[in-house]
Parts: sequence; C-alpha cells; structure tokens
Amino acid sequence: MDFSHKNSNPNPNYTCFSGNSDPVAELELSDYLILDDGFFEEDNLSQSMASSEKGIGGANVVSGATSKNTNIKSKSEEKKNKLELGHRVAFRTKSEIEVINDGYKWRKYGKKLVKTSPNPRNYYKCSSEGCNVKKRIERDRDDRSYVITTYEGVHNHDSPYMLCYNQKPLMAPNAWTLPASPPSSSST
DNA sequence: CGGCTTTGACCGGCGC
DNA sequence: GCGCCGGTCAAAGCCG
Repeated sequence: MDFSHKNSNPNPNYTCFSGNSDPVAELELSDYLILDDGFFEEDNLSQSMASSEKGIGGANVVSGATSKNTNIKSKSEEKKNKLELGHRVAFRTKSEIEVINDGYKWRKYGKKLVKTSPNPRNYYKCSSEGCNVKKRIERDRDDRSYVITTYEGVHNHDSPYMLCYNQKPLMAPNAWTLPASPPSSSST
C-alpha cells in the first residue's frame, strides 16, 4: 500500500504523530477499502469488512480525482459535486476513540442515528478553506471496538501535520492552524 | 470573542 | 403519491 500520495487519502499511521501522545498509536488499521464509484454497499460494510479480514491489503489508493474546489452554492450543487468526485475510501480501525486523528482538521456538522447501525453516525467536513472533503464515522455494528471511517473526496491541500512534518521535527501544539491560503503546492 | 459541538428541523432520493 | 431514511443546515450553547 502506498500512503505517500501528496493529496491522497489520510494515513492513520501518520509519521508525524509520533511522540505526541497521539491516539493513533493506540489503534490499528484493520481494513482499508476503496469505495470509488460506490461499488461498496455501506449496508454491508461490517460484513464486507469482516470477510476482508481474510485478506487485508489488497486495495490500492486511487488518486487522480482532483478536487474541483467548488464553493458550495446549494445542496444540489453539493450533491452534484459528490457525484463528480465519486472518490470514497473507507477503512476500519480498532480504536476506543471514534475521531481518528488523521492529520486534517475536521468540523463536525451532523450526527445521525441510522437504521443500518445501532451506533450513531457522525458527519465531518474538512475545515480547511476551499476543501470539500467529508468523512463519516461510526462504530462497527458487530464489534464496537472498531471504528468505521469513510472519506469522501480528495483534499486540495496538504495536511497540517504534513506541513508540520516538513517544517519542524516536532509538532507544535497548535499545528492544526492552517495558513490563510492553501499551499501553492496543491494541484492546479 | 471566535471556533466548535450539539441537536432538531428540513430536504431530496428511493422504495412501495 | 406517500412514507421512510440518510444527509445537511443552522441556531444555540459551550469552551478555551
């Protein structure tokens, strides 16, 4: 697996976390799935995950769905973007905490109790300006010690941790704080 | 005071 | 056409 893509999906085992009492160190990545084009039925998430445990590591990171960097003008517009992006990734991690620190800054915008799971599903958006990536977090309905995280979209900026990692040997306490504008290194 | 979380309401899609 | 369900919005409250 290659997690080193600049703009690709977040890696739970991020290097920069080390030495900062990071929660990630307490979890283990159990499964990693690509949900591009939505071939994956969320309703079967747990079951598919469980079965996939027989052979972990077969998924490849699919990059190339460059973010449209669209400002949301309406719900329909957003849904359209979602369809255009069509770039989803889900993975299951064994963790006591639900919010996996993946190096990006997320803002919670919703919480919903869904039929497919006894556990509430939490909705997060990337709080970085212009970045329209979303993620859903819910506990595995079969094994609540696992957290299922689904990412939707691709970040059009580097992770704050990445910046930190590139600039400093140690992470500043407020490393979350992003510069006013995304780094110019983002794809154009 | 600013940013974030919480939570109920609302909206659109889908199945019956 | 109706009801259900998932996803999102937005106001209010909380916290640093």
